Amino acid sequence: MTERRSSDRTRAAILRAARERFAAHGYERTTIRAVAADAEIDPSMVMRYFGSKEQLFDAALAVDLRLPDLRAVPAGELPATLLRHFVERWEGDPADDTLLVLLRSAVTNEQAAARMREVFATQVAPALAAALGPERAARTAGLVSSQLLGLALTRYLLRLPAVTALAADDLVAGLTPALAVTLAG
Amino acid sequence: MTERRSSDRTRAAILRAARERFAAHGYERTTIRAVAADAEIDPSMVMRYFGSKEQLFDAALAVDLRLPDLRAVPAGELPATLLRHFVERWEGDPADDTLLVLLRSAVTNEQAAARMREVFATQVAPALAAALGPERAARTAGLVSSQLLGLALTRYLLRLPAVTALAADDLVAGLTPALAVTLAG
DNA sequence: ATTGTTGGCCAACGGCTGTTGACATCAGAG
DNA sequence: CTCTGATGTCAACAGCCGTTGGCCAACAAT
Repeated sequence: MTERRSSDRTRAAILRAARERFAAHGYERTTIRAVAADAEIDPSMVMRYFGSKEQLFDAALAVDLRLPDLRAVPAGELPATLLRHFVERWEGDPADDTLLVLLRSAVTNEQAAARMREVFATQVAPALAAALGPERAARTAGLVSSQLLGLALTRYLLRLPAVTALAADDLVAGLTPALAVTLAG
Repeated sequence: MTERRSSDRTRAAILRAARERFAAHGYERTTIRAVAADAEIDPSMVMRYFGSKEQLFDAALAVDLRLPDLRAVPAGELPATLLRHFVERWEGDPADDTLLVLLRSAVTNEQAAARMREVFATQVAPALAAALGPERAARTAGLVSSQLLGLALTRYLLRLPAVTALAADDLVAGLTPALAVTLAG
């Protein structure tokens, strides 16, 4: 079953190169030619493996937030836990830039924006509903996402000095009270 | 001195059309040809008036947040005042899309990102420093911007249903406590 | 030995882009 | 009337883009 060695390897190489480019420059500015060059193959190979630039993009948009089961954490620990997980997810593995791909692209690309809403609906909203109960979660999830995505925007995309200047721990500590108030309703 | 009538009018028409396009589609996806068509002139006129696409973009990025003098508002009213001004500035005049241009472009365009940092440094940071004092403002300004830009991101760019579903008043009320805690330090 | 499949390269097409320069029009100054 | 400068049009250039189709080498199966 694992006979097709070369095929899998180049497919993975293309996807890795594509993620890097999409993460760094967004959808429009990454070219098939550049991705192919990074992966050290011919541009037409990208077409063969993924069909089109759009489908390659779609493959690069696969995101798993890896949210823990929030019912397991005590209510008082919820805000800090969320923030720590969020920052860890963004800064933990510098080679993993799937989150960057999604957020950067979603701002100018409707396809990515739709995927973002989907991630919210299938991962964020359910996780919060499990912790807060469905009625409060519906209203709170939006406010929480707003605060967390604001952090990602200013720190990892815009790189506002006032936000990048803070150490990760300091940032978590600084935002925890605000998130706590929001979660408390 | 105000002899050059036609020139001023078409220059303004170009800028208005450019702002609409940049706001809706970002830098890369707006073409000089489309802007010219909207302004009902020849593409080469855009070049004559603004020199290049980049310079046209630069002109479209001019932003004034119109922040009020925050020393005039009582400390308890500060968070709600900031939020109301922010939402009003974004939703008040639907024809004014300069904020949308700046934020949408800043995510994929370094030129716009630099402008965003400049707006932060010259408008946001000083206004908060006036209200909070310079020592607390330095640390707080980043956290506040993170929360406010998170709102703009989720509501006006990504259009997350959970955020767009809320009425403006409801949104302000929902986020005021969080902002208050952050501002209190 | 022949056939078919797989993984790959190469060259090209058609389309769109920013940008340029030559030409047209026309009002006002000499 | 003539000249000049501003305002605008037209057509084209050169470059990059996504995408396509044909060709090639290696290798497994017949």
